[in-house]
Order: sequence, then structure tokens, then C-alpha cells
Amino acid sequence: MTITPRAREIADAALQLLEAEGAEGLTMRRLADRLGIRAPSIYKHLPDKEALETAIISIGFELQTAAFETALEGSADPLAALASAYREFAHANPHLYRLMTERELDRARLTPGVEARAALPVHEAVGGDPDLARATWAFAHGMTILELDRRFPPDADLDAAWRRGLEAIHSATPRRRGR
Amino acid sequence: MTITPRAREIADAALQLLEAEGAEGLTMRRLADRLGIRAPSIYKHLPDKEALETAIISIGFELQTAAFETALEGSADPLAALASAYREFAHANPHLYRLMTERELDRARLTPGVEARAALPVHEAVGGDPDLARATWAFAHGMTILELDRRFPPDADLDAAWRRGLEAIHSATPRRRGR
DNA sequence: GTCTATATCAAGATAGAC
DNA sequence: GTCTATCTTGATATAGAC
Repeated sequence: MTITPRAREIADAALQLLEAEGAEGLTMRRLADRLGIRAPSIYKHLPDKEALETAIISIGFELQTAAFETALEGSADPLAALASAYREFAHANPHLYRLMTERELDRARLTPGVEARAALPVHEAVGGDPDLARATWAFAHGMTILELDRRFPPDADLDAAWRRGLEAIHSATPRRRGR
Repeated sequence: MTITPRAREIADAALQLLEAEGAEGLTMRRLADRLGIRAPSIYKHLPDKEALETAIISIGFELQTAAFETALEGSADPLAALASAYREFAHANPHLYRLMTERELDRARLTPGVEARAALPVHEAVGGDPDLARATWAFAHGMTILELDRRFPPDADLDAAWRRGLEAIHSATPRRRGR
């Protein structure tokens, strides 16, 4: 779904609200407060709350794509660079990260192409093997969300766990000529 | 937290309700209906809804532990056996699996030891390396929850992605004498 | 594009009697 | 251990005027 400029402003404000107050803090009333309008006015720009959330998620994919691009600039180890960028993105925007990952995606309502654009660099970094790319995403998402939810023991060395997993993936990655 | 027999009956019914109707279906009123009592009566046995949820999660860990034990009996490849059992457990009890993983755990309210007992076989299967065990759990959880939430493309070969990831982990697992 | 007023609903939880 | 009655809260969303 493409979106009017005003709807985009509203979604930007919603993202700020989401990160400031968490998922339960994201209500139409509070969002309206933040915008200086009344809640029913929002419905003139976005049909319902789901559309609002999907608009936020589209912004999230754009931010993630940008983070990946920055991370890859002049990096000698693309996989490690993307993994760090992924982890840092989630820690910088934990509520957004949860919103983006903890549910089924209503892809028909996303800005077209945003999801695939965000995923592309990972596919390239593992040499184009789609199965390995999915396994890599699963590992990264698992580490990230379990860390955000504090599911590892408090004394766990998560840097070491990330390293151990990336090593394993690296050793399973097909080599290109010249590497 | 340990629990009275009646509270355990209530938690068992709550688990059935959860799997039948999903997380939003799990309300004190509907649970009471299923038990043939009124909602306020539940509060004589469990202090609040969080205690109910934590009791369900404790049961979940017990079920998972049992599933792991069955899977390991006479298996030549413990890691593969545990991975299959993990995946099957989640698919057989998807709402329970989400409840168990998609939030911070209130460990003080769990039945003591249940979480560690469920995790132990995985630690053993990767040769006792705690970092590799965490990476393995992250991979398995990531695959599982992304699959439950239909986040992979519909044509993705998820068996192949599981295999690819487990291969990578296996090649990173320290060998024991005689293997 | 924004407003006021309101419909609609359903949740968790408590008091106090039996 | 269960009941009835009720409090309290707060959410999404619509109608219709300006």
C-alpha cells in the first residue's frame, strides 16, 4: 500500500510513540495526543489500526535496509557486518523490531518491495544459497529476540554465542572464486 | 511456585482453552465456562492471570522435557532428534509455544527447575559448549517461530533450511572420544 | 481535515454472602 | 470453594457537524 503524505507523518509519529511507550502504549488516543489532534481524525487518513501498524512496519524495513547499506560500506566480512547491524538495529528500536517480527505480516498492505529489499543483502552474503540464507536469518532473529526478551541466563556471553553461530554459518557458506 | 491440585486442574483446562482458541481466547470468563464455574472463583486458586499463564508455561516445559526424552531413546543423532522434537512440539502446540517464548519469563513463579530440565539435553547434544548451545537454541527458535508466523516465502523448503543449519552446527560441535 | 459525542465491547479484578 | 453483583478501565471505531 502506498500512502498519503499526511498518513506518513502520522506513521512517523506512531513509530516514535511505539518506541517511547511500547506496544500497549500505541493507542489511537495517545497517538492523537502526540499529533495535537483528536483520535477520530486519524481515521480520515488510515482506515484502521492495522493499517497504521503496517505503515510503521514498512518504515522499519526502510530503516533496516539503510542500516545494512551503511554496514556493508567497506566491510571485509559482509556476514559479520550484517549480523552486527541487525543486532544493533533491534537494540536501538526494540519495540519496532518486535512489531516487525512477532506476528504474521499483512504483505498486501506493506509498501511494495520493502521486505525483499531488506532481505537481499543477507542472501548475497551467504553466497546466494536460499536455504542457508533462511537458516542465517533464523539464527539472527532467534539470538536477537531471545536477547531482547532476556531469555538467556544473565551471565551468558552473548557475543560469544553470536560468534559461534556465525562461524558455523561461515564454514557452511559456499566459497566464491578468489576467496 | 508450587501449586495446589485444584490450581493444576485449572491450568490444565487453561492450556486446552489456549490451544483451542489462541491467546486472546484465554480469558478468565471463558476459562470459568470451560470449568463449569464463575470467573471470580478462579481467583481463590490463582492470584491473577499472570500466575495462570506461568502455571501453563511450567506445564509446557514439562511436556517439552518429556518430548525430548522420547526423541532421544535409541537415536543415533541426538542433535537431529532434538531438533525434530522441538519443531514438532511447537507445531503440535503453537499457542503454548508462543506463550512460552514470546515474552520475558517470570522465573520466580515457574515450577522450580522446569526450565533447566528442558534445556539440559540440548546442552549435552552440542558437547557441553554453552555458547554453541545458545546459538543452537536461537537457530531452532528462529526457524520455529518464523515458520509458525509464516514469515518464510510460501515456496521455501524449510526442511532444507533446517538441515543446512544443523549441518553447520554439527560441523562446529566439539568431537567426543570415539566419535 | 478536524471536531464532539457516542456506540460498543470486553477485559481483569474485588467485596462480601453462602 | 463457589456464588452474585459490581467496579474500573480503556480500547477501536462510527455518525454527522463544521
